Amino acid sequence: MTYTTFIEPAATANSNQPNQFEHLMNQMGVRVSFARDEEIYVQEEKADLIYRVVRGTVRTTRLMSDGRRQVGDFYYEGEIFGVEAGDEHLFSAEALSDCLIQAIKLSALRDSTDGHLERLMGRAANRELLRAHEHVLLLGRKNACERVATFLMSAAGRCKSERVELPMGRQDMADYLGLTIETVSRMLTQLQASALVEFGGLRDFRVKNQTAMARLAA
Amino acid sequence: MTYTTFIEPAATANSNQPNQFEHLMNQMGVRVSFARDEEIYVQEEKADLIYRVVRGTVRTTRLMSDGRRQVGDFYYEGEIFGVEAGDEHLFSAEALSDCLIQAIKLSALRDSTDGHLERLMGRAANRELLRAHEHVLLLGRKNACERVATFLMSAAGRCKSERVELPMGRQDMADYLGLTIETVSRMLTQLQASALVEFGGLRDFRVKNQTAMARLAA
DNA sequence: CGGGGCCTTGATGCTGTTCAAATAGAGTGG
DNA sequence: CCACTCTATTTGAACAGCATCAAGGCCCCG
Repeated sequence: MTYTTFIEPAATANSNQPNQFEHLMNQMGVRVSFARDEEIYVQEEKADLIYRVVRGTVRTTRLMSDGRRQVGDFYYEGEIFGVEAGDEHLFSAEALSDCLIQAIKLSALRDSTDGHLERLMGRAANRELLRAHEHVLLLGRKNACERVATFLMSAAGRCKSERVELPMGRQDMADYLGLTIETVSRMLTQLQASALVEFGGLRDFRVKNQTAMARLAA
Repeated sequence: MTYTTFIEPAATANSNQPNQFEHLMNQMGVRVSFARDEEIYVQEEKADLIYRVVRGTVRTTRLMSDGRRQVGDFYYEGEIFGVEAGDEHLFSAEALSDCLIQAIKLSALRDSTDGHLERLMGRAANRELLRAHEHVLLLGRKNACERVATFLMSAAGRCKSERVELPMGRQDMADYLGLTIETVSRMLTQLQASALVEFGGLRDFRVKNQTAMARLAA
């Protein structure tokens, strides 16, 4: 883990999140960069910080004692993560690619923002909850093809351009979708064969049949 | 839906939740009773209330357009639900048995509790998040037997007595666990055959081998 | 040009689903 | 309290979908 800058003024004006929060984080946060696959925090660590992705992508993962892995979610530029905690983190967070992360101490925020903090944290927690519930539906009641389609559509939704870039590898997708890497691969080939999507490279695709994809993603 | 009492003082001193919240709800809440299978709120309804179970049990469910159903969670006496909302409810809530529910308008709370509310709501949201994440792990990476065992252990955890009462039927369990009713039934028979649990009636059991069950539930 | 990760593809098997039927419980009226 | 009915649950047999195991191909990079 490499410290780059402390209390650096914001360079990006990304507004996926409430500006108020962003402002606070820029004022009081610490910017830290992480290399690919570095851990930002680990499962069962005490949770005293919350984080915002400035550049790069982050995944949260949870490991069972026998090695089975579940990916909790992926966080893109501008998104906030690390809120999932009761007292200690249930998940670990890792840099998917080289990342710049802004972190802020909860206790610091709490002292200096009388009330605003709770509202903002509440909103962040709510967003998390929404995503978790979508995830539950996906894992509980969708088949392999629908899961992969849902995943692609959600990735596409975060991109304004037609060409969508996937920041994660197949294993990460599989562990998010509750499938194996082979099944994910097969479904991707199948979706492509049916001309619903088209892959440029391994990690870059385009939705060809919006309607059909949306239907699959339900 | 039958209105029973408005602003009735609390009869139960159940303290699964912060007392402060309970106190507020008792002061300002409305008590409403629901018959078995009645809807408390429905998917996509605007979310302006939060709820607390006074007596009975509640399930939240989500329906896909083609009828597949996912149960979000079960809420027992003293627990708070209805927090899962962004703006409108993602789930419906239904009375599993005849229920007494205390409801309170968020806007009312907000005006009269300057700041406390946000903290309390945040805590409730966090609990929800924790449960959702456990649910994700269960659905994503556990097999049928482990899912059922996890479920039974969690039910057992809410009971102080050795004898555990299940307030829901097999279909609800199945829809929570992402399985079919037949698989749930088979796993129950199997767990019983291996002498890990013992069923008295259909909805009442006892954990016979704590260690083995805990291992399965991971 | 060669090595090492990823990713894809193929063959086979297991786990959980589906469909069908039997059984057990719960509720109702005699 | 018992007989009857209706529903919930269990059980069985066949099937399907996804996992597993094992190669093979591709791509990045030295």
